[in-house]
Amino acid sequence: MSSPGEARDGTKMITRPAKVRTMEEFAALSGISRPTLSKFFNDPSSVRASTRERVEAALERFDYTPNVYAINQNRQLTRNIGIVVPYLADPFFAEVARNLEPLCAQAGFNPILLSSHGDADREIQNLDSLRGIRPAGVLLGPLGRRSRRSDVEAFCRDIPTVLFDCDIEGVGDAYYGSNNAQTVGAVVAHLCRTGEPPAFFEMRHAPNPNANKRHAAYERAMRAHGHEPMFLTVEGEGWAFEEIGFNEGSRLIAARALPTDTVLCSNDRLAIGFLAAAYDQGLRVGSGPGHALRVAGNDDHPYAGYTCPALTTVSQDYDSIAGCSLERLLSIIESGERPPVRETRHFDGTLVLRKSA
Amino acid sequence: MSSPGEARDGTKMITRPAKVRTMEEFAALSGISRPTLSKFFNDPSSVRASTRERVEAALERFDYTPNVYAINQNRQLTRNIGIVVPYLADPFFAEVARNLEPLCAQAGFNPILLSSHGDADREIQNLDSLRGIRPAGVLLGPLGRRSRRSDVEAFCRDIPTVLFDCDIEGVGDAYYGSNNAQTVGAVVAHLCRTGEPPAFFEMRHAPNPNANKRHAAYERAMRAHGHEPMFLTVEGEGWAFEEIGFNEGSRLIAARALPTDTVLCSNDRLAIGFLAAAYDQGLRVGSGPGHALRVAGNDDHPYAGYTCPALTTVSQDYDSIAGCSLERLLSIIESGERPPVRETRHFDGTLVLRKSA
DNA sequence: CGAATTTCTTTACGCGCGTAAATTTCTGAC
DNA sequence: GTCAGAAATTTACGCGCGTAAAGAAATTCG
Repeated sequence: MSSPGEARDGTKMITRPAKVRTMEEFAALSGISRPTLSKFFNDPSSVRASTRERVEAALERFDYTPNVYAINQNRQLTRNIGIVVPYLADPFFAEVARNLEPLCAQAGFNPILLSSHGDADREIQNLDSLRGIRPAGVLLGPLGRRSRRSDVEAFCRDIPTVLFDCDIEGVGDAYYGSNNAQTVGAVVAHLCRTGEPPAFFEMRHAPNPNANKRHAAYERAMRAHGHEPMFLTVEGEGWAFEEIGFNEGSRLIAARALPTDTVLCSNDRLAIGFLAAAYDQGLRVGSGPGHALRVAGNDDHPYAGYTCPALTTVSQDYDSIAGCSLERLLSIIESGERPPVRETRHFDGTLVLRKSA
Repeated sequence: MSSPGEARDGTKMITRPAKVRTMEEFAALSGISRPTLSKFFNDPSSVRASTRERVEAALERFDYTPNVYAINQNRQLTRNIGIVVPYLADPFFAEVARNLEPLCAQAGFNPILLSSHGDADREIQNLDSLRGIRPAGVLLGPLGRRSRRSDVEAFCRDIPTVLFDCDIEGVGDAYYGSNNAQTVGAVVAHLCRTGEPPAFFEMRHAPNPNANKRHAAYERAMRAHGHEPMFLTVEGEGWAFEEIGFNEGSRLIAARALPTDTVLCSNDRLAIGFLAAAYDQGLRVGSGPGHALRVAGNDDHPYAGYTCPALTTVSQDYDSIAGCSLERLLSIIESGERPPVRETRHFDGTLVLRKSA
C-alpha cells in the first residue's frame, strides 16, 4: 500500500512546494544572495520592497524555514519572550497567558509559556531553562512570598524582566499589577453601604503577597467606614483555594463563627469554595430579604458568573496589566538598555455586581 | 548605593560559581576533554562513573550550561517534546499539562507546552512552530472536528506524534483517550437505577468529537435500559461551555422543556452552567426527596466538587491517558523508528457520586 | 545624464557544539 | 604483572546561519 504523498511506484509526488533545507540552497534556487536573505528573515522591512517581493515569491515556490537553532546561536538577541505564570491551572492566569501570547506574536516575538505550578523550585527552574534560550525579555508573574528572591534577582540582572500580578520589591525592570487598595476598598464600600459590614475570609499563609495587601486594604477600608475589622483567618497551604474555602468555610459556618452576615473573600477561588460550603449547609446566600448571608470575592474569576448565586466581585483590569507589561518589556528590548528607574503601576478594578452580595 | 553582587568599590564579588561560557573553556578549567564533556551532557551515564563525578565536581565550582542552540543545531535528534492542548484555559487540560510536564522532564526531555486556544489555525501554527525546534516527538491533544486534518497529517508524517483525549482517525502513531461508552454508560446506569432516566444536555456543534461519542453512548445506554433517548440539544459555538450551559439551561428550564427530572450533561463545564441556571431559577438540584432536578456531568472537572450541589460525574482516568501517551511516545523515540501499527486505547473512568444526582 | 546614495553580491570568518577517527590511557580480570 | 577491552584524549571537520568588509549594481535626485 502506498502511503499518502507517494505515487504507487514509490516515487515522491510533488504536491506541495519542495522542501529546502538550508538558506544557501534557497539562495541558489531563488537567485538572491544569502546575506540578503538573512537580512530579510531577520526583518523583511530591512530590504528593498522589490527584493522583498522576490523573496516572498520564491517562498511560494519553495518550502523553506530558517533553522531556529542556527539563527539564535549567533544572533546577539533572540526574538524569544518568556512568559512565566505562577499557576497555570488557575483559569485566571490561563486567561492572562491566552491574551499575552497573540500580543507577543503580533510584535514579532516568539512567546514561551511556562508555569511554576505554585512551586518556588519550579519557578527558578523555569527561569534557568529560559536562560538557556537566551530570551530577549521575560514577563514574570512571580509566586510572591515563596519566590527565592536572590535567584529571581540574579535572573533579572541578566535578562530584561517585567513583573506582573505580584510584586517583588526592587526586582525586575518594572511591575504592573492591581490596585488592591482600590479593589478591596470598592467592595467594602459597597457592602457597608448596602448592609452589614463584611468580615474578611482569608488564608493565614496565602502563597500570594496580594493577599497581604488585601488584608491591609480591608482593614483600612473598614476603619475608614468606622467599623472594626473582623478577620476570618484560616489555615491551609498551597493553591487548592476552593478546597480550603470549602473546608474552612464549612467549619466556620457549622461553628456559627461568622461575626456578621457578610463575608468578603480574599479572592474568588476562596469564595467559590465558601459559597459551596454555604450551599452545603443550607445557608441562602444573596442580598435581598430571605437571605442569610452575603458573600463577595475579588478578581472576577472566569467562573465567578456561574457560582450559586453568581458572585459579586471586583474585576482586575487585566487587559491593561498584561498590555502594559508587554509594552514596557518591548520598549526595553528595543532601546537595548535597561531602564534606570523601575516603573511601578497599579490599575484600578471595577465592581462587578452580581447576586451574592 | 551598591547593588547586591557588588562590593562597595564596584568590583564584582564572587559569591557564586564563576560563569563559564563555552564547553571549550569548561574543558580547560575542569581538565576533561571537550568530546567527553559533550558525551556527559548528552547522557551522563555514558561516561565512566569516576569521570562523571569529576564533571559534577567541576560543575560545582564553575557555572556552565551548554548552549541549547548550539547543541540542537547539530544533534540529529533534540530532546524536546512538544505538548499541544486544545484549550489551556480549561482547567482540565491545564491539569493534564501539569502532570505531563514533570514526567517529560523526569525522562530527560524538555517539554514545550502550547495551547491551540480552541482555534484550528492556531493548532497548525503551533505545530509549525514546533517543527522549527525539531522536537523528538509531540503529544497532541487535537481540537478534533475543527482540526485541519491534512495539515495535522502532514505534521505527523514528519514527526513522531501521539494523540490523546480526542482522536483523529488514522492520524498519528497512537491514540489514548477515554472510553466514552463506558463512562456515559456508567452514569446512565446509575441514574436509571436511582430515579427517572436522564435526558442528555449537549451542544449541537460541540468543538470536540468526544461529544459525538457521548451522544451515541447515551443513546445506546438508554436503549439498553429500555428507555427512549431524550436529547436536549442546544445551539452555541466555541469553548465557553459554562456560558452556553447557563444560557441554554435557563431557557430550557424557563420554558419547562425538560422531559424528565434528570439531566445528564455532555461534560462537566456544561453542567456547571446548567447547575447555575437551575439555582438561578430556584430549582432544587439533588437526589433526595424535596429535590426537583437531578444533574450529572462527565469528566470530573477540577471544580466539580464545588458546584452547588457538588456534581455527580464520571472521572476520566487521566493519569493513565497521560502516562500511556508519554510512555508510548518515548518508546517510539527510543526505538528510532515509527511503529507499523497505530495503537489505540480507551481507558475506563469511575463514577464519582456526589450530591447533584 | 552623471554623481551620490542606497542596496545587493561576493568573500570570508566565526559561533558553540556534535561527531568521527586515530591514538593514548585507564580499568579489571586473569 | 600482563593484556584485552573499555574509556578518554587529540585532532579535525562541519552544522546553518550571523555578520562584517569591500566591491558591484541599482536607485534616486539634481
